Amino acid sequence: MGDTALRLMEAAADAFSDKGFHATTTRDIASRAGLSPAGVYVHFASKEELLFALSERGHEAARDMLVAAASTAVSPSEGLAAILETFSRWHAEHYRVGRIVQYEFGHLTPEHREVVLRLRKEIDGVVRSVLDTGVAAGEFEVDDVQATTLALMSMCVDVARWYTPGIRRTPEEIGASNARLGLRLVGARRPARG
Amino acid sequence: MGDTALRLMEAAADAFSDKGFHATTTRDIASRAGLSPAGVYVHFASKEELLFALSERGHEAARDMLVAAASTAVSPSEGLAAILETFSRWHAEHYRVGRIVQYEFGHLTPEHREVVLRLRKEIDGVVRSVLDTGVAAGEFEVDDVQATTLALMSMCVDVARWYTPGIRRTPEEIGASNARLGLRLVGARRPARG
DNA sequence: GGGGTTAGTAAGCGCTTGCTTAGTCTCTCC
DNA sequence: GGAGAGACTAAGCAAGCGCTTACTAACCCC
Repeated sequence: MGDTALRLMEAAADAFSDKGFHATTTRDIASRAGLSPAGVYVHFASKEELLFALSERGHEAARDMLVAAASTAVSPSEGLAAILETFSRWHAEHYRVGRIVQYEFGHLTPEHREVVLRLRKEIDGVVRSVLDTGVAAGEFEVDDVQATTLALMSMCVDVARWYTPGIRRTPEEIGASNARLGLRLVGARRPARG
Repeated sequence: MGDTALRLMEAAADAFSDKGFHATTTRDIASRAGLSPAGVYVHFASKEELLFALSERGHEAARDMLVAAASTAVSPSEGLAAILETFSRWHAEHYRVGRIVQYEFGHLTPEHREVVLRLRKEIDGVVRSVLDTGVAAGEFEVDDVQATTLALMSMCVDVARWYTPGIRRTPEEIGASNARLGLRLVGARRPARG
């Protein structure tokens, strides 16, 4: 991935999160990246390919962070706290990509949508398996693992919707707060650390 | 509001939630409502006015339901449960309008955005005041009321993002489940009913 | 029964859109 | 030193866009 292609992706991320995929023109993306309108097509076959590149890389980055967070924990409580903290903070820090990923999903081609859905299932699986482990260990008290997973993910993902830089809480504080709230939600018996 | 105008709003709700505001053409809305392309402009001055009508009415309906739910409860726990149940169920039942309201907000004119923001503050206020009351009564244990309000609302609002008819749980079940999870989140000391 | 309002249409205007084409410039490799 | 490849642009095409115009048909009230 060359330098200009990355610049185009940054420009597209700004524009898409600002006005949405469809309201963004290829001319706008090009000029934000300092290129002529035709310059986009040297690096991407279409506007949708640009959206897909953003969406795929965004999901991969989020997944990799979650896997790393989960793997360093020594207990389910610690693992869940790390996951919620990481995922919430990521959605605050990368709220622009987060919005694109969530709100513009429907503008991907069916083939690209499937690729993204596979990544989403991986992310979902990371959260769910920590819950399963915690329930099996008697550390969590959860009636419906699927419903609880969804509620926890909602808390994290929705951060991208309302977060704006300069808000009262920093991304770190949001992460810490959501981790604490999430542990309560699953009825964690022990604190995550200590 | 005449019959044809309501049909146009239904058509626009379908189209906007399907493809997004900008990707929807006025010709599409018109033909879904059984009108010629120009027929839209007899009832609405612009495509954006149609979006605003949908957005305003959606917010008002949600607010009225929440106020009604909160007012019938005799304790903060019961009130919070009713609010979470109602709000979650509404976002499942009206997931199309819910998505439009959340995702297409940025396509409103600045004036219309302000009207909608006022409605959102009212909705936020309903939830927050139940939390405040519950904390003051010693029934809830909440560190940061604003952060907790946001997390609870995320749980409810995000339902519109992932809900599809025919999913495992019905809107009623989603409402009941989210109410239960929400009570845990605020550390409710007593059950909501009984 | 005729003036005025309301709901609707056929046709199309002016503009913007995503993307293509044909060509220039620069760098590399032998 | 020239052939070839890659990055980029100026110009523009075909299609589609939101919305307007000029008009007709139906209805209401006095």
